Amino acid sequence: MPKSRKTSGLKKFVSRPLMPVFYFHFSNQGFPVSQEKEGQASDGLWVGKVADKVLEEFPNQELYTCAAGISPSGVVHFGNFRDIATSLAVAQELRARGKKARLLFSWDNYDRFRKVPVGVDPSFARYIGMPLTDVPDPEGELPSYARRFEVGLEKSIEEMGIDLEYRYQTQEYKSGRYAEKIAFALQHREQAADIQLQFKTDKGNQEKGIDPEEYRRTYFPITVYSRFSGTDKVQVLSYDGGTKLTYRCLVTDKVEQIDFKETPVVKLPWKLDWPMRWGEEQVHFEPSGKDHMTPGGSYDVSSAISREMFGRKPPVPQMYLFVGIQGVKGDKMSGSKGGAISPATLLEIYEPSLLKWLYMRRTPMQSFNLAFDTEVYRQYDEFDREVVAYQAGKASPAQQKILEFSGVKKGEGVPLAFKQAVALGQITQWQPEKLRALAEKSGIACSEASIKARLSKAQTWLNRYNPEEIIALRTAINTDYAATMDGKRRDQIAKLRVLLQGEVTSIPALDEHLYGIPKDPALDDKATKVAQRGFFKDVYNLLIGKDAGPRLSTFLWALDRAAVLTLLEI
RNA sequence: GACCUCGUAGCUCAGCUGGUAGAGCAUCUGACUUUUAAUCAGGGGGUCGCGGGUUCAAAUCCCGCCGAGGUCACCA
Repeated sequence: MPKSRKTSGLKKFVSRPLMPVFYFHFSNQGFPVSQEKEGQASDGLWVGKVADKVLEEFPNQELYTCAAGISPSGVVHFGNFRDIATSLAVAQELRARGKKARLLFSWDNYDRFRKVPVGVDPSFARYIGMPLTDVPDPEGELPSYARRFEVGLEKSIEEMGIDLEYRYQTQEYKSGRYAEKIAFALQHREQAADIQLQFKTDKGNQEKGIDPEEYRRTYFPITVYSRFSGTDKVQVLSYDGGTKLTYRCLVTDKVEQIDFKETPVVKLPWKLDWPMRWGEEQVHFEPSGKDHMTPGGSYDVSSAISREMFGRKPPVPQMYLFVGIQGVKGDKMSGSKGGAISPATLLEIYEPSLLKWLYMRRTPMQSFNLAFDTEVYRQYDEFDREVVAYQAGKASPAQQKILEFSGVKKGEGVPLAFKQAVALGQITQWQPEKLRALAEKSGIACSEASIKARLSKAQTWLNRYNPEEIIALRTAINTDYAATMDGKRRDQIAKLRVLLQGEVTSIPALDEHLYGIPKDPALDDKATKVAQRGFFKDVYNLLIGKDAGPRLSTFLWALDRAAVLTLLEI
């Protein structure tokens, strides 16, 4: 998998003769490394290999930092969440190996507001160029635009029980924490320019009209937010070699000198900001989307800057592909587009552990689809099968690991199948107690917790995204269908009415009677089956206008008896 | 222009450093005195995108091509 990753120089650090020492050291601490290694190989999970790599690049750290970060420029969508999920898996793996690991999450909210997303008042265009934390909340409630979108994700993260250590970049920058690093970058601005030039193509330079000499002379590796306009539309005029610089605000044409140690309106651009923070936070692992990981992209540039300027090895990277979505019309993935699907939206349909499981079970290099259509049945079913195997102690090591990373615990019992939650939820008016009673009556074994958890998700799934799947009792007798029925079949319906008018003691008893109605001594087994099938089809058509439906005994037992009897009056 | 991922059963995908093609769902058959959006057992189904190469041996490694999706070369 880590095929053609650029490892220029990196390999040299991890000299082979060190390996035995490495092993010895660990076994001294009571970690049977060699055995554990074999174990990892057998479970074959991507996360084990990544952790191997992290431990190889950064052996013997007190604390391992797995990072993730998102710029709150709009709704944080389900694609962004892969950043967190991937880092989470690696942190968990490191912990499983007895290491201390933290999951650091940076809100890049000191980034500039770049464009107004669909769904936000177009007049917000006047804030373009300002830091996201200085743009007001479109809904006028929260302190800032950034906060609006941070809150949504943070709530979902909490719901999923993920323990993140948050960093808010505006706060960090304003605290002056980075002032020295900014000065350092400015002092080495030619070097920063050179490194970036290495990654630019001649053709690109020609097209953009970049002259390397000119670029090197005028490049300042900073963004300044003008104190006059609040935006980054600024030209840096001079730098004193310390912490003072002079800039011209291009909006107001005013010029001033500031000491950015006292007036923190200066930010490093992404390709310096990123490696600077790797050092500041001692990051050992950070995944990123392919936009960063493409050769010559920001990871390459940032790595070079990290090594050559800041003198630190870059963290182990892991590229991930984007997540797809199906079953929802006009799919809009990008956070800067309207109608973006956030983890919060997903959590209305997926339970937290299932969602985490979907993100972590496959290698990040593989794209997968989230679904709002009947595909979720399959996902829930597959998940449940593994959970059941896990509860029984029969899950494979790989399955077990991912389930545990996802937060599944032993002794939670068998979950209610999502399909059943949808079917039975409808006939119990989505009431957990009613469903539990129904499940008990008809012999469905499932945990009470799962009923509670899944019923509301099933309801949302059905009503909001799959209304065509709704089973609704007809409001009037299906005379059209009844007209197609012969006397014998009508007779069966009449028998059913009699049955339902009497006392129904239990679902299995009702079941037996139902199968008994179409039985005829003159028919052999095969023919009986056909007759029974036909009978059920008739009942479904009369009640809900479809050829099939929920298991009939359960269905009839739960439905409003009077309404059913009316519909069967043909 | 460069690069990345993917292409294996009808569908969703496993197949890690090469050793006789796998799972789930779907389908079919059968069983439980019935199977309907709930059970169990069994069966069928693949020239592993195409063409070369390396090898005793290739889904797996190498080269080329085709197809699908995506990223960078502005900014983050």
